[in-house]
Amino acid sequence: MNIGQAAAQAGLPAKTIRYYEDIGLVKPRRDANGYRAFAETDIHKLTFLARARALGFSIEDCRDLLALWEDTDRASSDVRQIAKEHLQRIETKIADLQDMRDTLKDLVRDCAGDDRPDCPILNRLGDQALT
Amino acid sequence: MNIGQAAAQAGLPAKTIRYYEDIGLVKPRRDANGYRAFAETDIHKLTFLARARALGFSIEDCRDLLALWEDTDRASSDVRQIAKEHLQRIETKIADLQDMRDTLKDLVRDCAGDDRPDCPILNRLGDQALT
DNA sequence: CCTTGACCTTCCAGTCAGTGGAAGGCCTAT
DNA sequence: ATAGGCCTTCCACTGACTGGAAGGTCAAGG
Repeated sequence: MNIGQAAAQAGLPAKTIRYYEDIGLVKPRRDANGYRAFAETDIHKLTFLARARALGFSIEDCRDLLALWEDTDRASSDVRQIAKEHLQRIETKIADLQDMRDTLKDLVRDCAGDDRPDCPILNRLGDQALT
Repeated sequence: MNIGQAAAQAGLPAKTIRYYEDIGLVKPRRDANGYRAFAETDIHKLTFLARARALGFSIEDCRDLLALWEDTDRASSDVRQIAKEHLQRIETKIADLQDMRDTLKDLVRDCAGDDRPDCPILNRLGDQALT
C-alpha cells in the first residue's frame, strides 16, 4: 500500500506519516521504485498513533505507548501511569483555560463595545495600579 | 532602567523582552554602552503584554491590542471583537480538552493497572474494529 | 590598578509537531 | 508522446520563546 492509501486508512496526512517515519515511529519497507510500502501492521500502528495523538498524548508518550503495545508481556500499570500523568496535565490545562475564560468573560461583559474610547478591557490590561 | 529591572517589574524573562523588541513590540532606547534603557512607558507596555499573554492572547492579538491601547481615539468595539474571538477559541479548546479528559478518564478507570498484560487503554487505541 | 562576578550584548540553534513548497522521478491512460 | 496524478527528498517556516556561547561593561573589594 502506497502512502496515499495509508494516509486515507489511518486518517493522517501523508506528510505526517513521512514525519513519523523520520522520527522512527514507523518503518515501512520500500518498493523497488523507492515508494513506501505499508503493510497491515504499519497501518495498524498509524491508526494507533492517530488515536493516541487525538487524545493529546505527546509524540514521546506515543513512542512509549507503542512500545508497550508491541510488548505482549507488558504490565498494564505502565500504560496506566502514562495515561494518568497525561490526564493530570489535561486537567491542569482545562483549569487554566477556565480561569482565562472567566476573566475574559467579565471583561467582555463590562465592555460597552460601542464607539466610545473608554474600554474596560484595555483599562484592565494597562492599569498601573495593578502592577 | 536596565533589562534586568524591567524584567522584574514586568514579570517577564529578560530573554522574552529581547524577543519582544526583535519583533517590534517594544522599542527601548539605548544607553551609550549599548544597554537597553527602559522608560516608564516601556515598562507599562511590557506589563500590558504580560497580562494579555497570561490571558492567552496571541502575539498578533497583543500587537493589535497594544495599538488600540495607544490610540486614545479607538473604539472599544474593536477591542471587544478581539476579546470575543479569543474567548470563542478558548471555549472551543476547553470543550476539546474536556472530551479528551472524559475519554481518558474512562480508559484509566477501566484499566486494572496491575501486572497483567491485558490493558483496556492499549486495546482501545489499537482495536482494529474501531478503524 | 587588578580582579571577580554580576550584569549586559549579539547571534545561533533548538523546542514541538508538523506544514508548505520546490524540483524531480514514476506510473497509468489516452 | 504526453498529461495528470502519484511518489520521492530536501529545505524552510510556523509560535513564542529558551538555552547557550562568546564577548563587552560596570561596581566593589583587595
